[in-house]
Amino acid sequence: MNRHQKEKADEASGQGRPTLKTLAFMTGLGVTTVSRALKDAPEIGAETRRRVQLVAKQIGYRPNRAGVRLRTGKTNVISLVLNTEHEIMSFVSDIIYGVSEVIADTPYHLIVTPYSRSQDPLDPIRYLVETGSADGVIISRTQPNDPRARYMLERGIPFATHGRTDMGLIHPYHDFDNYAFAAEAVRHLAGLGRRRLALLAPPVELTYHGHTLAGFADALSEVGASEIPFNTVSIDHSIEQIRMRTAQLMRRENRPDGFISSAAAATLAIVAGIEDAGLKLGRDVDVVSKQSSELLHLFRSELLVVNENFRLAGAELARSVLGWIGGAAPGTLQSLSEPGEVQAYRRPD
Amino acid sequence: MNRHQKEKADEASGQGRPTLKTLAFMTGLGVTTVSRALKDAPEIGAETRRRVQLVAKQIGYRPNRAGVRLRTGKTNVISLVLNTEHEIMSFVSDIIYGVSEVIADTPYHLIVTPYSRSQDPLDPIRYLVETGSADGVIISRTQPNDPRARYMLERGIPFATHGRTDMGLIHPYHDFDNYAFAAEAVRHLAGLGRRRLALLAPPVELTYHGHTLAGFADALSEVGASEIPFNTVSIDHSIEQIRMRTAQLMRRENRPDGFISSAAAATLAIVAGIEDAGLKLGRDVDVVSKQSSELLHLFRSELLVVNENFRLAGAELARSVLGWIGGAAPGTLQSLSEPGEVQAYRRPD
DNA sequence: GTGACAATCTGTAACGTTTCAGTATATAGC
DNA sequence: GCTATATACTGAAACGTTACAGATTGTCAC
Repeated sequence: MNRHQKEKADEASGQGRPTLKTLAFMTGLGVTTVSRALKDAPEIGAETRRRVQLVAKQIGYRPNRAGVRLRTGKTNVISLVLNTEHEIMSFVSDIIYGVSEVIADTPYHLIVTPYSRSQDPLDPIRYLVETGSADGVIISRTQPNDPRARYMLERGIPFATHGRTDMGLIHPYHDFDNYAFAAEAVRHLAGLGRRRLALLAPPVELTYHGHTLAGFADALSEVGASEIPFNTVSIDHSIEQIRMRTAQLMRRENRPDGFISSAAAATLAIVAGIEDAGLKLGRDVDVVSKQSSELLHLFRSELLVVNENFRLAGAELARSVLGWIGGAAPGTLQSLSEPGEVQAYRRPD
Repeated sequence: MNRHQKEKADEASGQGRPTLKTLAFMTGLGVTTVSRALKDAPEIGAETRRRVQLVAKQIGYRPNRAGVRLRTGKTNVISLVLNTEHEIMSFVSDIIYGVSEVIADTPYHLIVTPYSRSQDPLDPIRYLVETGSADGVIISRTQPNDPRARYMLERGIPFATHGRTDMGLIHPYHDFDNYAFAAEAVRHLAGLGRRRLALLAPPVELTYHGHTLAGFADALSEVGASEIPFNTVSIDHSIEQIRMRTAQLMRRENRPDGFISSAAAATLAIVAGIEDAGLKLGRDVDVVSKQSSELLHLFRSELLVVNENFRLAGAELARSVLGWIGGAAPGTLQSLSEPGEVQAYRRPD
């Protein structure tokens, strides 16, 4: 053993975390060979490859993320960009779990990048892209003309949007079919004899506001029902605001006999408003609401619900981003989730 | 300009992301000087320091995380370790926002590390520590004798727990005073004339199960009320299970006239169970519940609530971990959040 | 004028990885 | 027995940062 090799041995036998150098010393190979053997490069002999991989597994070698990232630029990070004011609560936890599920057996980590009201929504995206902090990005609260999607497309960074855009640009997305939801809800209410329907919609700036309104309008004319305008509030407004506006609306002459609500928390407010006005759910008015956890039926058994699965959305979004990173065509990474039927409460046996 | 400098210039003027080399070229200084100037090292002249910092700000220099991490081992990452089955939904979103709030103007990123039922809770912690993936860790679902806390203490990695341990070891934590919560709830119910109280507790393995039980028991004997055992379910059980057990309990001869619930979602199930048994909230039985968002009063106005602020918890936990990383004594980074009063519903004007 | 010393700045090496440009050995063609 | 070629492996360099050990000034005492 010459002096050079002795030095290597001294260093590599240190009991810190194993590195390629450690493996190289243990196998008697060069670091380059070890590196290539671990990623199944063809120019490494089959036996050597097996041997290296065996030793690596035995001593629990894990590539140093900083080393890889510095050398290759690959971060092995997916960033989930969230609005700290307006995201739906169950959305956050479910989508995180959905994403986690998918990236669990990949080298990816999930980082959460928040932004608040005061900031330009583009800020966190710019930060991520400029600092190269993530290989892929997931955004929500998607707008028809979304500067974030445009920006990331320009920079060529893989992303997926929760909700669609409408800019004539192709990118991965996952969306719930809110057109179908609103249309189904209208039909269901019409089937119950309701003819004057109010819609508590998503905020105007989001794409699915348009989808929801379109489904609502189309089905209204299909069944011959009419709309009672209720557009002074959206599901982004506070519980108190929605409650107050609902109560006001329900005290009018021409009050609705049916409500459609795009979010569960808002539905609580609508019901409170209805009851503030002295009216009764199921008798004076029916309410169809989206929900992401099965709690609304406990709240008022008269409520009619349609489930939206955010965990599934998270998983789909993660798959889309990983797919794009992996080289798949963005156009093939789009999915739409169809709503189930409108569900009335069924008493447990 | 000699050949050496020319090469440097060529490289540094490339329009990629600015590095120390870029700054060194622009200021005419060495990379070492620039590096030290940026961190206000005393051996750099005051004017040079200002000059470097000005240029850095102008061109938007941001240190490369991989470079720093590789060289120093510092990741600038805080990891939030979450159970994907049993975490309370609002807990996840609020705690994330609380943490985000605190780390917003630091170089820290937040990564979410999930684990599921099938895994040993120690697994994700071991992964984080062995791979050196985070400078600090936040865990929840803390147990009296918590192997995760013990493990991290042994390895010397800064962490904070949501909830306390009881191992005679000192570490940062943030906790809600569940002893006080349960005791206050009992007193309030006693004040309403309720004398046979049932408690829906946290799962036995968690530390705050003990705190809650102790507060419950102490206040029971203080006010001379008695316990109706209800320990076949915990707040970790499914909505259906809790509902069924509650209904069973309420159909017994010696049924409770008061409930205390440690979680809002479970309270929905309790109320459903009460009503399944044909009884009425506020008349036959009163329920005091913790909640983390102000929704229970919309659900049933007769409910009595105590608020627990998870966003605050997230912020406190983040402050604790950062404090420990920053060298503060772990014993000084512990905090307990006192519950507010039990609140009855007040009709909005 | 010399030496000592502080003040300010600099080059080199290293963290762990991958890529580039090889080198050494064996096999085959003729 | 010679070159050509494929196979299996290797060292050096680089990614951006910081720590270490100098190097270059200027100032001051004597």
